[in-house]
Amino acid sequence: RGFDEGSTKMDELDCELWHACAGPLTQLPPVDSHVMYWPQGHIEQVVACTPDSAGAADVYQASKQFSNLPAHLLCKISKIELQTEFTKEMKDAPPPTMQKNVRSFCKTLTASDTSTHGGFSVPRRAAEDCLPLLDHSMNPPCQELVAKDLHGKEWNFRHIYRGHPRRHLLTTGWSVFVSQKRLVAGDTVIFLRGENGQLRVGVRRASKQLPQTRSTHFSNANLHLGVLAAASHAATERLRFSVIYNPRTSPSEFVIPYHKYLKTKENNLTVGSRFKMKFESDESTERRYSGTIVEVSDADPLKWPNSAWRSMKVEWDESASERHERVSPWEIEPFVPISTLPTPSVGPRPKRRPPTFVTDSSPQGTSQSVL
Amino acid sequence: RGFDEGSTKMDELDCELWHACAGPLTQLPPVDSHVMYWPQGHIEQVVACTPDSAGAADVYQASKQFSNLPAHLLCKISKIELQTEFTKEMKDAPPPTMQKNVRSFCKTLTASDTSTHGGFSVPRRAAEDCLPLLDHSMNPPCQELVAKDLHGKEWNFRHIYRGHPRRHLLTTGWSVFVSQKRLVAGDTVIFLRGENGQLRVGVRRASKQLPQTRSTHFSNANLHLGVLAAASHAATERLRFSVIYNPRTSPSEFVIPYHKYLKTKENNLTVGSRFKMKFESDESTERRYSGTIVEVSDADPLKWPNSAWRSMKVEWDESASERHERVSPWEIEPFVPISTLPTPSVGPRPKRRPPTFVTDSSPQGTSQSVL
DNA sequence: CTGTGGGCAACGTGCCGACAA
DNA sequence: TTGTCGGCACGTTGCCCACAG
Repeated sequence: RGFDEGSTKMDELDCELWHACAGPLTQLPPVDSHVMYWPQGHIEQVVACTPDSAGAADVYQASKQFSNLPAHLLCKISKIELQTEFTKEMKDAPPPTMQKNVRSFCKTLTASDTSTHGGFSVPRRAAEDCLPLLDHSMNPPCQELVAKDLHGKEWNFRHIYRGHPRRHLLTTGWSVFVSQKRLVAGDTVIFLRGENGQLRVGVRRASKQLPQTRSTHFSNANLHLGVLAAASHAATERLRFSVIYNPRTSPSEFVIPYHKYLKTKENNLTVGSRFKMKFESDESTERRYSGTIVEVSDADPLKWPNSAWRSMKVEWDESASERHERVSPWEIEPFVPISTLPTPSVGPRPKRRPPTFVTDSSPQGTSQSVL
Repeated sequence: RGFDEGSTKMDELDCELWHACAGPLTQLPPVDSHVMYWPQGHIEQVVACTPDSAGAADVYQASKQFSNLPAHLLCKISKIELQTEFTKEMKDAPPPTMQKNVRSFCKTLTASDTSTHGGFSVPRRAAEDCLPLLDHSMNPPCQELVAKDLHGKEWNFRHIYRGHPRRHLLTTGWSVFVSQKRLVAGDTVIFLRGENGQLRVGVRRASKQLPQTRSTHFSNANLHLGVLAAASHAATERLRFSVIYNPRTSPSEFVIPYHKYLKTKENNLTVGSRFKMKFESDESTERRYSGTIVEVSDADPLKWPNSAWRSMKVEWDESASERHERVSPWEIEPFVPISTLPTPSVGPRPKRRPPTFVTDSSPQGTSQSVL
């Protein structure tokens, strides 16, 4: 009960939460940096959010009017806004700062956590690191927690430490959270606590499941042409335009840091090359899968000839549904056999990522702020 | 439980149901007839389905590329498909036929109907006219009903005749229908029974409530430009294009029968003229409200100069939220004082209308079927 | 340390008639 | 004729512990 009222500006803790919800693979390009924008990939995202309605022929015909639009646009990021689904108000992303003293934990929900029979079992370390300290003079020790989600909505949880052996539990309030967020076993919950003691809760769903709400209010052609029209106009007029990227429903990123795009040319990946690619794994970590390039060709020779987007057809060593048959060069890394590796290089601290972001990119243009 | 599986072709009974759900004001233009299409109105519908996100400036800038697009396009309807929200498969509308022996009733739900405390009280006439006859040798008489909705999903209801005085009730099965359809007091349920005894159930929500699911996956600019790009391309190339009209969320119809459009010129409505306009009222009926024209001007002088769309600013005799401050000429009728009316002219049998329709209109072009 | 299940009390759901508008 | 209520049975929810992996 109680409405999702007047969400305030996103603070740093919200921003951390956004990144935690987005998962370990999402990294946002900094403001003023240069990126490549791929309309083709943008359309893939749109299709992924839309029922496969008909009218493909219409789209093809009508999209010819934008045949001047190149497969990629070099842009400069003029603004980034972190959004959450189903919120009206946008929230500003604060300028990137060093991570403050934020404590957090993730837990993948078990069958018991999500059943109606009981509450949520908080891992001991997580409770001690991240939740407010209990008054151990009480018997049993317990307290009421209040945590805000990305919509600014507050959730109440009773936190108790009881049983033999002792354990931390969230009881009253947990079940309404599970049912309203429609959580199922396998989904992940995230708790964050800022310096000032404020609590945040977030959710990361297990499967890249279809957005629960596929709208039939707009035709495919409408959405498709909208992407092309916006990009095409921005390209010819060299104007700012804005793009919504949804890290957890988009099949692939379509705004790529320019240096990352350039770097792929050095990698010298050709047919027969072995490669590896990052995927999300449990509990805010990432893992790599390997494969072989079997073909280099256009993903869509008619609409997007000579586009690097998904230009590499690959064969995975272990196949699985989330690994596409075609990848783009910047998604993959050359394979270095473990034996020759100097040390298990983890690379720079993996930054974490979120549910939705909005970018205002200007093709090689100014970097004004909008709104 | 059970999935919304492979919906079959829409039959005539479904089609009746669709019209019943759409309400008394929805009339579809026949295939091959000529209509005026108003992009401006189409965009209004899109806006109504979308969170009011920012980027208005972007939209305005980018829509300049379609400045060749006129405010209205004369089109010929080449196909109509009745859709339901959240269904993948489209269903063909059968050619308009004379109404067969279909029995139906509507009831606006009371607080008791929607509470978890009890079932649904079926009005006596409705039960006797429209539900299968009960075996009155039973004590109490009861039967199991199965009714399909527009998604093809079957709902089971226990129908019983009991109490003192006797009344018809739907008990077991009713509450799951209420909760899954998220019905509240004030919404309307519709039951239909065809000649062959098949039952259908439908729902008409009380308020033109926001589509429960406003998607933030697409930017306003995207949707906006998509409408313009599709219409503009169809207009210049004289090609078929398709349009989704949602009778219960669109602020106004934007596909107007050509003869209706022409007729408004005869009405000679000017500043100071009194008029009346149809609105939906309870239980599948319509009622008229009256008002006075106070101004004739462009609704949006910058983007759509000289457009008849909402060109009349009006003052209503009794104001209410659903009555807009601006109307289009074809929405209103000249006011004839009751005293001078020859007979309370009801006009041709009011046809009934539905939740969503898709039209393929070709600007002055061929009338091929798509799909 | 923590996932699952049994025990059990409190609550909600939903069928019934009574009554009155 | 039908909307709302009190009564009441039964199923579900949710807090507790024990136990075992």
